[in-house]
Amino acid sequence: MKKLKQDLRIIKTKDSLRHALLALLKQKPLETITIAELCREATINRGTFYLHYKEVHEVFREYLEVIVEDLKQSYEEPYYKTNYHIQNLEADMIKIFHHVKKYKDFYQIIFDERIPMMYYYLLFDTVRSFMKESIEEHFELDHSIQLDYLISYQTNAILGILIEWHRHGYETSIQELNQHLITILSINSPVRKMQ
Amino acid sequence: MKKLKQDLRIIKTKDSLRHALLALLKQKPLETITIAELCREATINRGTFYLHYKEVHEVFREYLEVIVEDLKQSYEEPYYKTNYHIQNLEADMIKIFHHVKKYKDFYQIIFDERIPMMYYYLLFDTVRSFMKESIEEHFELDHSIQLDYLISYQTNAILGILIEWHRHGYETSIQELNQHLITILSINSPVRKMQ
DNA sequence: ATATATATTGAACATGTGTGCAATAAAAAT
DNA sequence: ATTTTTATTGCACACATGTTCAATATATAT
Repeated sequence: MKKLKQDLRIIKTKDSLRHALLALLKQKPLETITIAELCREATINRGTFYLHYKEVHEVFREYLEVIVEDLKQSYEEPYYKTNYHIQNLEADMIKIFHHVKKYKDFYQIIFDERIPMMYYYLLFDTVRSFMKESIEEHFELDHSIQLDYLISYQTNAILGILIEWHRHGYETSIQELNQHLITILSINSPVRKMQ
Repeated sequence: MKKLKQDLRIIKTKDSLRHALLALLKQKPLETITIAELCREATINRGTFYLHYKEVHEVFREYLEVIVEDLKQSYEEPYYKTNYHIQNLEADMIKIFHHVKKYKDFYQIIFDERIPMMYYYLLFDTVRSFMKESIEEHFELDHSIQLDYLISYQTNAILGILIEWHRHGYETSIQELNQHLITILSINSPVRKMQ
């Protein structure tokens, strides 16, 4: 009676749309791709599109969620933790840099000024969850609104580096980026206030 | 021979469109307002719209630029500068909080997830120019890519507070926000590294 | 005041959007 | 293998988009 897994037809439809989108993205920017165009490319009836999505962005978003999953998983690997918080933070951030570099083509789209904030927030929330863990490990603060603001401050600071990286056309190397980060962290040194 | 000022007809058209947009924004979200709808409200021919703009966002953006001008001007007033950089930074940030609070209705739109990044970047670039001045005053660094990253890091950190404020429905008072900021700045204390 | 320049209008056209519905195809359940 | 369920299709409709064009209205320049 109950369906155990998703209908094969739905999976096939979504796969077609995702492949069509990736094909079109090699030719033109995301914002110029219409639903009608995407459906023609995917050989899918336009009405079928509306059964699963409301706009082209949702197809892209679904793919982006897979990509962000890759970032999440890299955080679940155990890694060497030193006594110095700053070194953990550094290691964490370098992971993010590598991730963004790996999927550069996507992040170029995400940071495009025509694109809706939703993707930025998706990245923000993902990084924020890591930052939350990292900060809560090292601070003996109760959950408080105060802490929410601190976490969002630190998270968006890191995304600020990514925005700058984007504006430099991703030409800054990860080593160099890492050097900048060390300098910034040593200026705004949180180490000295650790528990 | 040369036109000294803009044609009155153009000014009238743009005024009508701006007023129509503000009227419609009281009824429905920006993303749902179509060009046709806006032109009907403004009693402007749709073709005329395309002579000046390409999308509804450009009308909103033009108005937002006026609002951001208000923020810029507040930075040109002379204000009390102490020897402590942290206090200058605080004063600067409180100005931003007041500005955002004053134009809350607009910033609610700007931080909406459906809205394109362009407005976020407009705010980012404005705050960044103040941050650049503030940081360059206190650091003896040459212009360098390193500095670009530092400035974007600090700027976006502040915008992180605004994002968190937005998510709390702008219910946190400015005093409270200021308290959070002091705490954050004292944790990430840049004071001790000042020139 | 008149001539000149140009902004605005209205109409038309192909295409895109969002929705609804009956017919059909294809998967899941028995 | 047959029945049942449901995803997909094709078509239709009203409205939105982006562009072009000649006719008109209204600033600007003299």
